[in-house]
Amino acid sequence: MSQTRLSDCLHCQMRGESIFAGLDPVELCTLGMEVQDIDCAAGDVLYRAGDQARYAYTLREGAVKLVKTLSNGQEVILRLLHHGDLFGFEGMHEMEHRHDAISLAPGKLCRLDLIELRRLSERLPKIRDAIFQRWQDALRDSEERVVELGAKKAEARLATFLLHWAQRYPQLRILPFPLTRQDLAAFLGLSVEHVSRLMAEFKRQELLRETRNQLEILGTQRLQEIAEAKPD
Amino acid sequence: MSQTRLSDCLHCQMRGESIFAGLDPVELCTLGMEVQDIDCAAGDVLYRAGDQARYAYTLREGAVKLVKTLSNGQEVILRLLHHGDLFGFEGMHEMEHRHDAISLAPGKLCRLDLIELRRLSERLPKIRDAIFQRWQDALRDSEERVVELGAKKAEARLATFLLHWAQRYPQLRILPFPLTRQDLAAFLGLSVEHVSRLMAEFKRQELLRETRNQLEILGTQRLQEIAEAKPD
DNA sequence: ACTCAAGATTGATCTTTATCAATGCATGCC
DNA sequence: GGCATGCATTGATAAAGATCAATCTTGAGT
Repeated sequence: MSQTRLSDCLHCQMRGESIFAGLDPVELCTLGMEVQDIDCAAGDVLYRAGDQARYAYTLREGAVKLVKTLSNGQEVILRLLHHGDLFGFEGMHEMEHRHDAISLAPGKLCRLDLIELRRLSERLPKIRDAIFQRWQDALRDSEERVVELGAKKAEARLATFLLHWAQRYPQLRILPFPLTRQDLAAFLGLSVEHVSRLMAEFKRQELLRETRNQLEILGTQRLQEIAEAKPD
Repeated sequence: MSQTRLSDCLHCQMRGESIFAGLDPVELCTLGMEVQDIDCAAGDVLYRAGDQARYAYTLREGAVKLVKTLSNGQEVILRLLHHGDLFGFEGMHEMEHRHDAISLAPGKLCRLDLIELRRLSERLPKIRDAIFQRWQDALRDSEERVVELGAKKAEARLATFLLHWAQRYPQLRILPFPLTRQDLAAFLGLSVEHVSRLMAEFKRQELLRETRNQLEILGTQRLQEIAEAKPD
């Protein structure tokens, strides 16, 4: 993590999507909360499962994975975070982080002290509600994952995933795509080889195009059909 | 759903584990909230996905499954609820229920009006926090499911599940077990036949015994090993 | 007690996915 | 430019799990 400086929330592009949305500038200035502004590189570890939970983060740029590592070394990616996402906030109610948080690409984050955040959310209902909302979203997401993993086959899971990824960049035709095959496999519950074959097959069918860390979805329609597991 | 009457929260066995734990009797009496006391039979539908969310429920006796039904008719069980569990509370923040809630066994529930519950949780931080806590638990559970489905094989998933089930009845050697093979399959992301074979195999190895709607775990130790996917 | 229906089991086979091994491809470093 | 190194691809084979079809069991209803 290269740089740390104080963040200027007042002029942050991201504020509207953050937990501080809904506060007016005066409220924002009187928060009495220091927000650290952090740069990170691909591969940076923001925290590890079991670490004492000191901070939550808002991702402003880049992508982060939340990973659970099993005793046998196998990894599962529990969430993939994009610009605007808040994470690490399980630490508001538990002593330790539950996952590893690892950056996938050069990015920028805001680091929020959890003690201050707790205090703040007791004082300001708007902030409390905003965090609660994030919690609900995380649960809905996670349930969605259970459905995907429990009921769909590899092809459909990958298609769903790609479409969801694309939805996080509505304005872009060419998407940033910093995931390795290993990451994809850990997210989809598949082997690296299987993911590789599926991606190759999707490319052969011209449903997508891939270049160094970038992805273009060509066949949204068809991918939707595959995601719904409709045969051919 | 056979009976509906007013519930007497004050003398409820369950109160200590409910969202009303921590309120003293005076507070409890001045809640101004009517709690309906409901009996249900196996198979009763408490609500369906898409239904307008009017009530949340606390399960006092019995077992309930929360089910997501896919467009192709396939079902996935998202949560299995036991005595003390609160469910349906996603309706506090969304208009409609996200799942089907279906009773698996004769049981008793408290039905809480969501509008009153919302009002109450704004007024009483203890209740708000208790509900928030349930939300966190649900997320942790769901993440645990993602790990199971994403990383473990059938045998291990079943073993984990059985151990978790047993943990919900710490004082019992012979557990209630109202799940069909179909239910197990829908929870574990497997086919009915596969589940049947695995259960047969576990019985052959004398890890468990099963009688009509009842289950006895004989080999906790060994099941733990299987759950961790340690070979033989 | 007899029958029926629903769920459970079992076996055979097919499909999907993992695993193992070899090779290819790019990128960064010297 | 040349060469390690890590990631990706591809193929061959094995294992896990699904599907299909046939029975078996059991409990509810008569």
